[in-house]
Amino acid sequence: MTNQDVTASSDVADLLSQAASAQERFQIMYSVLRDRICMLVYPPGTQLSEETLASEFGISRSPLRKALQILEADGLLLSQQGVGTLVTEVDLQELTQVYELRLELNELTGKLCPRPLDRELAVLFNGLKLRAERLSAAPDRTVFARLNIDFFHAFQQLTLNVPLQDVSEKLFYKTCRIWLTLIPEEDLQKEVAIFCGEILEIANAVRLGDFQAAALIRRAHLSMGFNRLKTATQHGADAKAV
Amino acid sequence: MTNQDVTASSDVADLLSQAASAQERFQIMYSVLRDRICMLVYPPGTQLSEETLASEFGISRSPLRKALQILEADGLLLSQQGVGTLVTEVDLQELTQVYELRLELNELTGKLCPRPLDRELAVLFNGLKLRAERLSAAPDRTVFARLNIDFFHAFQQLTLNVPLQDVSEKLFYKTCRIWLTLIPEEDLQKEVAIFCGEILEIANAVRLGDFQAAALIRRAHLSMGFNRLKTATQHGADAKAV
DNA sequence: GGGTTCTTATTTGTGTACAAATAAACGACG
DNA sequence: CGTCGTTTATTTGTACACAAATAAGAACCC
Repeated sequence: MTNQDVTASSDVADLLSQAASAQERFQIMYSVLRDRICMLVYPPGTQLSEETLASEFGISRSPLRKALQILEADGLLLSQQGVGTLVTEVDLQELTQVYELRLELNELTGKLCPRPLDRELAVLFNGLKLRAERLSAAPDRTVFARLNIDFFHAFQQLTLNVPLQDVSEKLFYKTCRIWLTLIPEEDLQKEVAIFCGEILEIANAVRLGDFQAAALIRRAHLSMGFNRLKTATQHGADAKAV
Repeated sequence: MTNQDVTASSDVADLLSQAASAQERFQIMYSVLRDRICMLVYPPGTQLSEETLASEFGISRSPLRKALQILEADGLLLSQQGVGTLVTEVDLQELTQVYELRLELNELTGKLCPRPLDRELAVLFNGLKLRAERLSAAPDRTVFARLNIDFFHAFQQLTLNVPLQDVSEKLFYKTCRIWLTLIPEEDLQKEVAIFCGEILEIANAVRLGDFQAAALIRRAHLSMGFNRLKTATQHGADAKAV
């Protein structure tokens, strides 16, 4: 069972009861909750009740709290006694710094410990290419967000440097909500088209074995995408101010 | 009260009882434990007892566990049911990847969001320079390790990019134990001399406001230091094999 | 009506008892 | 004597009850 299946599963309690160890149970809860936060099942500002979640998962608050505490350390949640556990807001100014760092890290992904191109990698990116083409034909916010996440994970595979993978993942999940939260409905089709173009370009670079090129393309698109977002929200704020 | 005083304090229970909120109490426990791990008060392989630690801190296991869980996420501890909570071993091969990443991040510290040179920064690095000179005159493992930690934190101040600071800090604490664990006693004086030289060079670059130069020097020394360590342990292993 | 104080409901934090898992010690058996 | 299985001690994991903190609402006063 892949990670995506886990996060997309509706009955988490079943999964947890089948898990062998405490570590596995933690991993499931962590993945599910992080996915729900990033897919805006829990939009920013949502209050999560430990009691409610625990009963949904069929466990007590104790093991659940570990997952919540790590997510708090990740910057996705904020717990306060007497108040509750809240999903953090998406702060564009704060995320600007994260993006600056992600730009550089993405370039490193193409340089540090490159993974040799093998059949598995080719299949992975080919699958993403197909999904991108399908999404392009029928733009959809949720499908877009899911492909964005899966594409990130595929891109990570270009390097074998584990710490780089870990750091990049944390930062990705810190930022990936901006798309679903800040892209206006009328811009969706345009953004989807750009994103799918990026996937095709990068899949092509990967197919040729030029990971450094893939990384540079990725970096360029990240940079441009964030700038579009910035100007778009700026205009939106201006319009609202008027 | 500075962070160092907190970590160096002998009576953690007092500090905890004075802390106002749960978050403060967590921060104290986390800092103290991380410091003990990195200063080899708890050498790699040490088994930490939740019960014992909790009673030392004058609290129950519940709040302590949060600190332990975050340290586990940091890669400094490993908890397993029925076994215990163990301080992770220092694996040179694993840390090679971390170092590769740290090299690049240190260069970024000089490039991203440079902090304007002010009086506070000058005083900070000047203080480190004095400590380096004193250490150089009387080499000592513990003083060396403490200066290494404090110097890292000072270096971090050269950038205002918070995510970069956070990431660098996590990676630093993941690696900083290699010096105390792997440097042979006979090499200590030599290593101290090199390290103090690095501090003087970097403090000088900072004084001139050239943070990028400071970052490049830092990167060079990190790289060379790790290579020395690698060859030294390789020889040590060879000698032992003979 | 406005403001202030008190009450109360709700939520996370903490303490404690017990369950589950592991490993070491022990003993039976071949 | 060694090996396998069992027992037992120890440790973290989990459940649950209660404490502490916060915020919203009620009651009261001015």
